Amino acid sequence: MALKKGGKSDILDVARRARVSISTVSRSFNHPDLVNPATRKRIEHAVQALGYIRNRAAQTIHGRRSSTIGLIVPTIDNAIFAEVIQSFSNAVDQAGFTLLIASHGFDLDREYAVLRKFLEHRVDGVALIGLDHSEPTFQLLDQQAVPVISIWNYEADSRISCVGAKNYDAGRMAAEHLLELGHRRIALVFPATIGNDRARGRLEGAMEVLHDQGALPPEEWTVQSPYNIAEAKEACGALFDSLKCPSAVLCGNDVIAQGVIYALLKRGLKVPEDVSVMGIGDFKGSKEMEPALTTIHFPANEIGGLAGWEMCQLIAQSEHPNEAASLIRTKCDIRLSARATCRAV
Amino acid sequence: MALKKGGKSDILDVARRARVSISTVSRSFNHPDLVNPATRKRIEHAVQALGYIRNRAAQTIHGRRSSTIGLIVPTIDNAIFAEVIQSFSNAVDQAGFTLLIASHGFDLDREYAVLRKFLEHRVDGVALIGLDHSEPTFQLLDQQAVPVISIWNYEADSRISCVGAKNYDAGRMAAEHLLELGHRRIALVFPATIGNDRARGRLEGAMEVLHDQGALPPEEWTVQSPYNIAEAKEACGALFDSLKCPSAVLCGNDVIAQGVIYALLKRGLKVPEDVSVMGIGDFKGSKEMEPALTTIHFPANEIGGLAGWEMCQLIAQSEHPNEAASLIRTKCDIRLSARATCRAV
DNA sequence: AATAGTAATGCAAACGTTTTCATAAATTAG
DNA sequence: CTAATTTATGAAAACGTTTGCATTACTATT
Repeated sequence: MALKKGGKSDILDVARRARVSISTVSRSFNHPDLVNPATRKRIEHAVQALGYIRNRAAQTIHGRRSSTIGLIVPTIDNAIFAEVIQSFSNAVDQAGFTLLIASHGFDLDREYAVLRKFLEHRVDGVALIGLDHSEPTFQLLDQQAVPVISIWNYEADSRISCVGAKNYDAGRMAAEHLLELGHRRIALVFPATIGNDRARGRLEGAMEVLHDQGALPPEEWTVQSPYNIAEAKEACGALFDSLKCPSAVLCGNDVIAQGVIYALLKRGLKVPEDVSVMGIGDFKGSKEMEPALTTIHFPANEIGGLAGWEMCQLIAQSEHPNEAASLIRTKCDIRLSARATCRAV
Repeated sequence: MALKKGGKSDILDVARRARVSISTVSRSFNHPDLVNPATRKRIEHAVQALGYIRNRAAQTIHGRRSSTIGLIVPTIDNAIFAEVIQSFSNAVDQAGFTLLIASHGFDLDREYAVLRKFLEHRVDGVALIGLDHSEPTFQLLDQQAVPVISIWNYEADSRISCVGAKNYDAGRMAAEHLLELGHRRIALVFPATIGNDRARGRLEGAMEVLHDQGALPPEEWTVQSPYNIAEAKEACGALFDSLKCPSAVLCGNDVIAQGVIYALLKRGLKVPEDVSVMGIGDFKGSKEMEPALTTIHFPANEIGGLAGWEMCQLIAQSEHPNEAASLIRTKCDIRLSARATCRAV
């Protein structure tokens, strides 16, 4: 075989075998129209025979783009992020980019470290979840002038481009729905809100409505739980063991809602007859639950896909440094999906 | 500020500012012990002031490793892969690697294309799901001599290193459990098996047991459904509408089981009183379901973490090309988790 | 037939690092 | 006090590409 051991052939090997200069080989990859079809064929042959694979690192060095995009998420192993990662990945894949991914476990210092690592790899752009980031993160982004987009949250005055929805509104909508159904004894199950503006926004929205309507829950009715069925199921147990049980539970997201429902089922309580449960997010599968989960619909796939697309726009736009780089902000609509887990009282 | 616009400073800028040569700067990063502490401090200062970030691409070019690992999965947006991706990511992160990720949507030709792309980026290693890959994929892997590991499936005679479990055994265990409980009218809901050796192994194992015990289901009791609650719920509907309804359903994985359970609930049938449902996989949350899902436990986190760790081993080992690169094969144990969705009849 | 234009190719510099080798200065040993 | 060693640094050659410029050989226009 003509293959070098280790398959490490470079552009020079190809050039030699095709009896042309390396310039011509390079051109035949990057500007095929500039090289004679016959020559091109010879080169292709040589590439085949040698098992040659271009070295992106060398291109990157030369000043070309790296064709990579970095995505930093709190966690991959979570229904909601999995969906958004998938659609983001699809979008940037289609544009020829390769995705670098890392999770920080809701730790903003680790987020900063990951960002640095990505920048060392010279990613062409960076996508983050939410708008809550450490000051060093923002500064680094700014100073390196790397195209960046925030996914999941929309703020009209965000420091960076964003595509997402107003979590505050989601919280309001959820609370309002429960109130409209006549509930007054409403419990809240939410994750920790530090470094998590999605959860914070939702909680604030809900609290505000509840406060305005004089239905603010007592301390023991606001319980904290991570985005995780097992812990949610465990955490909210006490809620239903006391005599005075809430008539409805508003959950930080659908995963928590699922946990709460299981906790109720376990105690022999029926949803929605005994207790109504409201989620936020409308994850894959929430619609199919029996009874189907009442929740606030977030178009996760749309958000992820849009984010990917706009990331590519931002990168393309950053090619022309003359034009002032403008922020892109896209607000996605959310809506109430009133289904079967909440009933009027 | 001393920052160049665009934050694009290179090692030469740092060297100038610290009044040393670039060699010294480079050394102070890679072999700090070789440079005078005072000088090192000066360099660090310069780095700070300039906002300098090392260029990995340049290192890679030089022949160093890229410190990246490529992970190729069928889909990210799936409970089971999300879990394994997370633990794999954690493991390689810890070793200082950056993760490139891509999904191929169960299309082995796309898998090949993604692999090529990763190789262009000169990943130090590649991880794939399962052992079912196209011939070109295997050849490319072989020819490029890139460290590779397969996740999720174990075969004693696999072509590449692997860490996972025997899906065939899982299928057998599941079928045997159902048979032991006295079920004879067993339906099967599985995904398409082409290019998916995990599903194929499970199905074969189950079928074999069923065949041996003379409990092979009729054609209409083996339904096909992707790994997806909505479609599973939809797909198995007909199963329960006819008069002669199966007494148990064996599902290709827990997500499908969830869909099947919802389909039953929707029809007013109770699990496990009317129909028993068996999953495979034991995903996060399966234990918390009400009733808790009977399933075959796969240690997803262990598999992912182990795979990440062994990937790093393989990479380290590939540094010494003298020693013949040996395959690593690790078999993880699976076990029956008999819970509440299956009852004896 | 002379000129201008076009198509195809090669040469060599550049990209940002790492590392080998050489050198200078400082330290230790004899 | 000289020789040998160690410590700290720099010069320059790689690494594998891309691309501006130069060159050659055609083709089309006058």
